[in-house]
Amino acid sequence: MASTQDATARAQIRDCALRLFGERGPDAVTVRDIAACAGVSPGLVLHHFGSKQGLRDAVDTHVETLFEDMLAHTVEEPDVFASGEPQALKSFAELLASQIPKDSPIPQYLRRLLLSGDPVGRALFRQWFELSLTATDAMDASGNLRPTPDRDAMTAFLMVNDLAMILLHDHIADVIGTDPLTQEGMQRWASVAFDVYLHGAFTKEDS
Amino acid sequence: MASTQDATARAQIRDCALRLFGERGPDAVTVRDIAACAGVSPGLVLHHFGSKQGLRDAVDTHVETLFEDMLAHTVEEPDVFASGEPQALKSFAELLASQIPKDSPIPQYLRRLLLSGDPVGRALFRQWFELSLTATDAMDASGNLRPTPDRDAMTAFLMVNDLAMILLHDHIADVIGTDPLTQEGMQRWASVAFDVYLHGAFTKEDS
DNA sequence: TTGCGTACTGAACAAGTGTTCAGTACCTTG
DNA sequence: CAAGGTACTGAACACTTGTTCAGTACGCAA
Repeated sequence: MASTQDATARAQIRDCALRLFGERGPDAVTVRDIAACAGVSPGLVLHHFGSKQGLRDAVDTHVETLFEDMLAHTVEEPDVFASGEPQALKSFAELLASQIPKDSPIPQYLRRLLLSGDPVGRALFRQWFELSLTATDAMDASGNLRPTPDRDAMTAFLMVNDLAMILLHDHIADVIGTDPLTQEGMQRWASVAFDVYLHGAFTKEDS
Repeated sequence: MASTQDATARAQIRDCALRLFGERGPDAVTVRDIAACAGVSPGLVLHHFGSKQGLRDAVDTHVETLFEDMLAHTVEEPDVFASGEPQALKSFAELLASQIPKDSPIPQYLRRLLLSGDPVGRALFRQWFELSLTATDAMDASGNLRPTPDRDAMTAFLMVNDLAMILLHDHIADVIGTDPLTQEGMQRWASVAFDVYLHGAFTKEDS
């Protein structure tokens, strides 16, 4: 029932857990569910990961590693992050949309991670924020960022807006008709976002 | 351990369930947990709500009612929503911050609702979107909205940004130092948001 | 071959789960 | 007072849960 790249039973169990945890939440998924999904016995799950908590931790660190690789792969392209181009700031969402298949369980798991109060999620958010700060500073240095009195809040604002699209993409698809995590939906969403970030959303006749 | 306004045991159970469900997620909360929190026996929980699922449904509809009241109370003030003032669009967050105490379990429960794929959450999101559309149209009619080729996406963008602040407020507090759901944090956040929506975030020398 | 370690199974166990129900207390209506 | 309904208790039940463990199969070194 599961087939990604790593065909070992251990990896299959981990991937199944990742998907099921993302779909239903870890508490609503039993060890037997995961074993059935991976096509192994319940005992093997505990054999490889020690306990259900051990499996949860393994999935967490696996997701962390995935993101680290993704970010490292992006940062090493100097044109994207260090250039200070405005595009740099919306690259989290575009990164996700471009680097993962559309039926990937990663976005759903990311949701749980960020919204469960989990320390792993907090660490991830902070790490992304630090990265966003460097992007903001680069934009500022190259003159592409409009001066702001509150650099931190501005950075957080832009980053959270970006993140929100990922977290709420299915609700957005519900009401505007296209999923912003797909290729075409991303273009539509980025077009609006870029427009607002360049010209604002309100008219400024008063004040 | 619980004391809001309704002192009946039934209401206490419902409020405890609301808080615990929000904190840990419904699957991680047992009927005995709720009973202990409300200071009653486990049997009484089932006596009042039939089953745990019945309690979950009751909490859902209770939250729905709370939001309906909140929105109705706001919409009936003609100056806020119908006027087309720019302030109207960020009023969800301000509404939440102003109308609920800062230790309220509502924001956390709202998170679960919106991110669990629950149909109740979907309905709530759509309902808010419809309301946002009327606000957008009002702003457009009064000339306060910059013309946009994609009204739906623009509305969703502004609304999702607003919602994101609520969903991620504790992470935001983590990195910028103030919780945007508090009085002072709200001012700081709104200041940035309003600035971006009025003047943009990027400079527009090129393109 | 023998031995050993690892992957793996599936039955079993103890704890925890939602739920049931007989029974108690209390208030209201006749 | 009696009668009945409602709020409420807590022990018990059936089931699911995570976890354990004896046992099997297989590959590899001696």
